[in-house]
Order: sequence, then C-alpha cells, then structure tokens
Amino acid sequence: MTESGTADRTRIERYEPTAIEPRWQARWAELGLHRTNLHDASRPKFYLLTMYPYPSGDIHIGHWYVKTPTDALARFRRMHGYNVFFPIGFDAFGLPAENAAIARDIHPREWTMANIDNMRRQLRLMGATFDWDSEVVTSDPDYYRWNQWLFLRFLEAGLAYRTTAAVDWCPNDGTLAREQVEGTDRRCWRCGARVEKRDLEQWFLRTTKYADELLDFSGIDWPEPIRIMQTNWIGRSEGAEIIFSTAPDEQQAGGDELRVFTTRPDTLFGATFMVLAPEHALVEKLTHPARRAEVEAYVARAGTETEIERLSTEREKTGVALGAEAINPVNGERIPIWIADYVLSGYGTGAIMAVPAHDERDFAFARKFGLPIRRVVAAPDTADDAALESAYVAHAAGERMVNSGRFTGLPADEGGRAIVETLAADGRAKPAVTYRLRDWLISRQRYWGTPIPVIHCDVCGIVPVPDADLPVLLPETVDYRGSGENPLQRDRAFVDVACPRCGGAARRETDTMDTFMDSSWYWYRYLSPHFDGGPVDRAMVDRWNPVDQYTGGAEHAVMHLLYSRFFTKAMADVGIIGEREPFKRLFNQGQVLGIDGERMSKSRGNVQDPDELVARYGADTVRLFLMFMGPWDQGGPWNPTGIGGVHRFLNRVWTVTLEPHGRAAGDPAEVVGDVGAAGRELRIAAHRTLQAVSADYEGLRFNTMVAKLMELTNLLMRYRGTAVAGSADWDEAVRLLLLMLAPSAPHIAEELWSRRVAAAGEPWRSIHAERWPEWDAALVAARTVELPIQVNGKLRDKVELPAGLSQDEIERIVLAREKVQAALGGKAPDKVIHVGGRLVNLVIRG
RNA sequence: GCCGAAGUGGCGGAAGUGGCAGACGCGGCGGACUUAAACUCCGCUGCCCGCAAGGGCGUCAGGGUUCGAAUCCCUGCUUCGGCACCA
Repeated sequence: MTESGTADRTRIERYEPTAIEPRWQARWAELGLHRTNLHDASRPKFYLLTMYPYPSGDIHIGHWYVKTPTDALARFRRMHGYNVFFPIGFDAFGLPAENAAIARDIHPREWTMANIDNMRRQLRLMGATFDWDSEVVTSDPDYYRWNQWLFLRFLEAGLAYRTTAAVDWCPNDGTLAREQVEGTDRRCWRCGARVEKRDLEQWFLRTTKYADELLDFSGIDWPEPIRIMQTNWIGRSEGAEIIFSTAPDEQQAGGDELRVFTTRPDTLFGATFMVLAPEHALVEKLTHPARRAEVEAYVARAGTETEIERLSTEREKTGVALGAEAINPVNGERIPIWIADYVLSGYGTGAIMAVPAHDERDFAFARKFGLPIRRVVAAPDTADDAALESAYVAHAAGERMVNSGRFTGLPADEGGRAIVETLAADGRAKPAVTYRLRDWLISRQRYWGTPIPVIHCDVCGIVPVPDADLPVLLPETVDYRGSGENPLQRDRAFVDVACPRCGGAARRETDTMDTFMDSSWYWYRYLSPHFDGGPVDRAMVDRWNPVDQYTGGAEHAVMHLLYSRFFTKAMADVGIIGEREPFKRLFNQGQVLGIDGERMSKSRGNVQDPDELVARYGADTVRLFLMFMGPWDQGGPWNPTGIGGVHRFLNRVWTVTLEPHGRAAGDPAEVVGDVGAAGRELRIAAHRTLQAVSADYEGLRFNTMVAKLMELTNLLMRYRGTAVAGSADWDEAVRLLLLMLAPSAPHIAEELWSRRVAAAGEPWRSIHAERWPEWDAALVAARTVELPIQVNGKLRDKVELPAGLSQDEIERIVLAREKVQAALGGKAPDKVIHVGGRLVNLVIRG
C-alpha cells in the first residue's frame, strides 16, 4: 500500500485505513467512549439494542450488515447528547454447539467459548461502540440461573405447567426439537429417518393467557408487516361454542356432551354430520363395536403420520365413521359422528359440526363419503335449494338463511346471533372466542441448555428446586455423545437427588429449556449483568426501559419477538418489572444473501469473510458500503463490485480535507469567477446536506445518507485547488462533512478531525464527543428556484426564477418564453396550474 | 389456497404527502497524468431518430381516475417472505 516516489508532490499522505483504524480503536477503548454510565441521569437515555448473535464461530458479512448501521445510529444519538446504551452479548446455548461437540469430540462449552472469543475479536474490528462491560453470555450459570428463577416464579403463578403433548420423535434418536426436523418430508437431522409424533410429558408456558393483550400494539412503533404476522399467528376467531349431545342407540345411553366451536352459528341447520379429531377423548367411548377395528387402525395411523402429510391441503380427506350419532340441539336431528385427521385436536374443542354446504373442507369430505349437503344460506338471486358445485362460503349483501326452521329468511349474521341466543337459554350455546396461538412448549431433550429446575418425587410429585439451590448447574462431564435420549438422563449424579420436600429419593428433571427462553429477557440483564439479587435490578429497568430502538431480522417475527413481548408481560405480572412492552420502536433490517442469491452458509461456500475486505479497504469502507448498498430493510444478494466506489469516496474526503489546494493531474484548470458566490454555493450545499442527512439518519435511510455525502464531497472536489478552497466557506463545508460522516465511518472522520484540530492549534477532542451540528435555516431556504414548465403535462422548458414570485408574475414570465410559445402553437392556454411555485403546467385543449 | 412485500437503465438503487423519472454508486465509452501500466482525476452514458437544434418512446402488462401517475383505483403476470385443513 505504500506509495512509490513518483507520487505527486502535493500529495501529503495517502489514506491508509489499516494504519489508522487500530490506532483509533485502541484510543476509544482507553477513553471508554463505548462505556455507558447507566447511573447518569443528567442526559436523556437512549437504549439501542441489536439482536445478540449466536456464537457460530465466525462473524460474516451478514453480522456487519446487521450491526454496523446500528452502531452508526448509536454514535448519531450520542452526538445529540443522549446517554446511549448499546450493549452486546451472546445467545450461547443451542444445538450447533452440541452438533460440533459430537462431530469433533469437543465439549460444547469449549466450542462455544472459543467461538465467542473469536467473535469478540471480529466484532471489535467493526469499530462498533458496544458496551462490553455489560456483555451477557447465556450459557454462563450467572445468566441461566435467572432463567431458572424466572421459571419458578412462572410456575408459582400458574404460567408454567406440565402436560402431555405430541412432540417430534425419531425412531433412532428419540425426541427432537422442532429445528432438528429437516425438509418438507420431515426427516431427522442426524439419521435421516422419518420423524413421527409421540405423546410426551412436556413443560409449557401459558402464552395463550396473553393472546388478547399480544394483539394490542398501541403505544409501540413496529413495522406493519410484523404486526400483521403476529396478529395472524395469534389468530383470534369469534364465534360460538355449541353443545351437541350423543344420541342413544342399542350400544349407548347417549347424552354425552360434544362441544364444538364454530364461527358460523348461522349454518347450524346445515350440519349434516360431526367430525372429531382422532385424538378426541370421546372417540373410544363412542365407537360402535362393529367399527372398532377400523377406527383403531385409523387413530393409530393418524398418530404416526407426519404433520406435513396430515396437514397437507393437497391430500384427499380421510376419515371413518364411529357408528354413533349426535343430536343437533337446534332441530333435534340425528347426524352421524365421524373422526378425521383434518380436525385438529389442539384447536377449538377438537370437534366440529360439519356444514358441507358452507365449508370447503366439509364439502370435500361429504363428497368423498357421500354425506348429505344441505344449503342453509342463499345469495339474493339464488333459489333456496339451488344445488352447490362447491361450498358457498363468501358472504354477500342481501344473503338470507334458508331451510332453517323459524330462522329462515333472516340475514345470516342476525340469524346466527338469534340461534346462539335461543340455545343459550337452555345452556346449549354461548358466544366464544378461539385462538390459533398455542402455549409455548419449552421442553427440550437436549444437553446444552438451561436445566428446568424441578424434581420429580414419587411421594410429593413435582417439587420446585428451592431458590437457594439455584442454579441447577449443567454437569460439565456428562457423556453428551451417543444417540437416543437426552444425555442428562444417563448422568446418575445429576438425576439422583433427594426430594427437597420429603428428603426421599427423587429424580431431577432432565429437560432443558428452549433457547428462546434465554433470548426473551436478555436486554433486561444487560442493565445489571452481575446483579445478585434477582434477574434484574428493578431500578435500572425502570430507568432504562423500554428499549428505544431494537434492530434485527424479520425472521423472528412470530418467535423471538412474540416470546419477548409475552415474557415482558409475564415478568410484569409476577412483579419483577413494571413495563408491559419491551421494544418501543422496531426496525427489521433485511438479510444479505450469498452472491448466488441463496442464504449464506458454509456448506454452500457462498460466505463472504469481512476480515479480507477489512484488510484490503478498511472497516470504514466496509461499513459504508453495506449502508450504501440499498435500503437497509431490503437486504439482497452480496455483490462486492461497487465497494471500490465507496472507497474512492473516502479517499476524496481525505483529499479535500488535507489537500484543499492540490490539483490532480487531469483536473481541468478551473477558474472561479466569483469566489464569494461559489463559497456561498458551497455553504448552502453543506447546510442542505446537513438537513437531509439528519433526516436520513433519523429514518434509518443510510443509503441515501451516504449518497448525499458523496454529492457534497463531489462539489468540494470541483472547487479544490481554486480560490474557494481554504476559504471560511470551504472550511465550514469540510467541517460539516466530517461531522456527518463520523457516525458511519468513525475512524477516518476521527483521523481527519484530529488533524484539523491540530492544524488549528486546538487541543484534541474526539469527533464522537462533538455535538451534531445545526443547519442554518436561512441557507437551507431556497433563494432561487428552477421552475419546470409543462405543456399538457409534458416538460417543455425550465426557467430560473427568484423564489416567492406571485402566480401572475410567474405566468407572465413563462408565457413570454420562446419554447413555451412554440409548444403552445401561438394559442393562449385554457388553464394554468401552479404547483406551489415548484412547477407550472399550461393546459390547452384540442 | 390465504396473508404480506416488491417489480424503475447493462447492474445496485433514487424520486417524504400525485408534480423535472433515473440522484448516488458500479459497469461501459472517451480524455488527462505516465516511457508504460496501475493508482488518481475530468467528461459522456435510459432507449430510438437526428451532424445538430430538437423530437419520439419510456418505471412488469392491460385498462381507469387526473391538467398531470413510478406513486391512486381495477384486472392480470412475475419474484420474494410468512402461514398453511385453525372450523
């Protein structure tokens, strides 16, 4: 990189980022520029959070894309006088560590810690101002201890519970986490076998308790698409619960209650059969002996089929009749009861009234099994008994109920309400709301996670581990290899334990927690990472929350971002914190893909290593290029071809700052006529840039921010070596340029700033401690405008005018113009449209 | 199938609320510097016709609203993301 002796004499020194950047990073660390005094209440706080990374081993360009613009925002806010808290940590539990452990015979902790060390080093290369003093590593007992503590509080509050649930299960490797099931045909990640469903005792958190509150986004500024995704995921449906009862026959006394949930009580007269989920509790009791073999075979098959097979919309409906009948409460009609796997046991009541005329799924089922289809709602122009080629589902204005006894003729919505009211009098129906959201299954049969702190005692049942015994440490020496069950189960020293209540022999719970538990409250822990009296120091949380700006990927829309909202509400309800929403403003940046447009991954070999780019161009160029690539929320394929342009831009910034009087070979010998006017133009441009750039930073529009800095720099380049260079106007423009650049390209800005300060004989002060400048409103206001002139909407001419002319004056000037007259063909315009002094459109007809 | 986002030069992209389409950058072409190259700098660069002045056409396609549409409305196509028998 060293310049040979042939360099132009006027060149003082080349811009060499690799020489500059480490020096400033060391200096910032010395100065504690990154450290936040969390007790400083003299300035307004700003909590800026970026999603903490999983320590996979290497920082790749995707991490830079996510983190460096956020750092720019942190620096921008600091320059506005905020006390900015910008922490970082590691999401250190999870499956990849266990994979690596098995593949390379290295302990998950060792693997994880080595990766964290490497990632810390790489993260520092970014020149980002993370507050490392607040770092949190979730696999640290000091952290997961509080996972356990929180779990126990939730358990006490009834927010955690244990029940049997169907989990993914591999015939060779046992229970799998959801993410261990691969591909659309759902195979085990380790052995490739088909994954089945199996009922197991599992721990859950009661997310459904907060369903309605989670639907409420008032008071938080989140992107609409995320709010929609969460809303759909929660899936609130309003309708009614209706109670059918089983009919007596030669086998059954009848009278068993069959509850169904429906959003269409108006179609109750159209219910021609009922369908229960194969797992429904009454299936066994209701099955007619003659049907038993077939029913049992069907239930068994439904249990082993993969979820995808079962839920596929493409698949033809299957099901079997139980040989029993139910009584429709509205008309006493006897209808057959079936079981079919298209009815899900986990939604509603696990049973439906089937109305084939008005539900596509029921329609398909009825067609296949020859069950009756009876129309009970008709559009205005449709006959009461018009045949149906497909289910009539849509609502139409003027539709009415038909074939519905005394409700016939009523509009559907009114009739539905009336039916529910009528049945409610006998306790056979009530309005009901159902959600798609399920409780959160947090049990994982894995080693590398937080042990769930309970003990199973044959006498006392489930006994929580006393707070004083926390943390339940993950044993370090367990044999985590091998296949099948959770390795913790084989560790007798871990499992065998005395019951805290009765002192008898008992077994420790071996399930560990889903790692989304760890990430559901980590930002609270950042505020007091070593606090010993609880998971959080309440005073710090009260002062610093909510997070003012959270940035991270949209892929977490219905996982991490929903769990975090749930956790905050649950923590508030057990009295740990006061806030009910964690993140005030959310921004979802996009994802950098490989050059092939695919997700970056080592196995695809399309991963861009930022270290190489940093070695070649410096961190500032890489940061700036990532911001310049496109809108931050968009992401896109990685394509490094433009990076040289950004590097050249920084070189020009270097040049205009240090060599204002230089002229490069090939520069035109520009002579500036009016130095005062040119200087004024420079000042105006600088202040307008400042205004626009400030707004872009605020709105996280980094790509246009960089473009505007480039424009200002190009203007400076034009006047370099002329009489304007070095003037007070020039100087101000350069000063503003450096300040605006500082958050995004912090090293070069700091370097050039220090040289300016030294040249002026002033004491050094970091540019990052400077106040963000204010623009001069008088300079920003336009003095003259270039007015585009349209004729019939087509651009025909432009004219430079002083600002603030009246419409009459503008019209007079415009109409006098030769090109305008030519375009009008000598005629007078029929109409003249003025657009706020910004454009004129002359309209002629004919 | 349902929900959401998006389609603009050779490429990445720019145009808060309808008002100069293509800012900025890449790439390309030409030039300056150099013995030469690299580096750097300057100019041109949506497409078509024209020596030029100038004109025509242009924001996925087709309609519409408007003095005026990349932007609003309708229909369709394509790509990406989410959900996927949720009664």
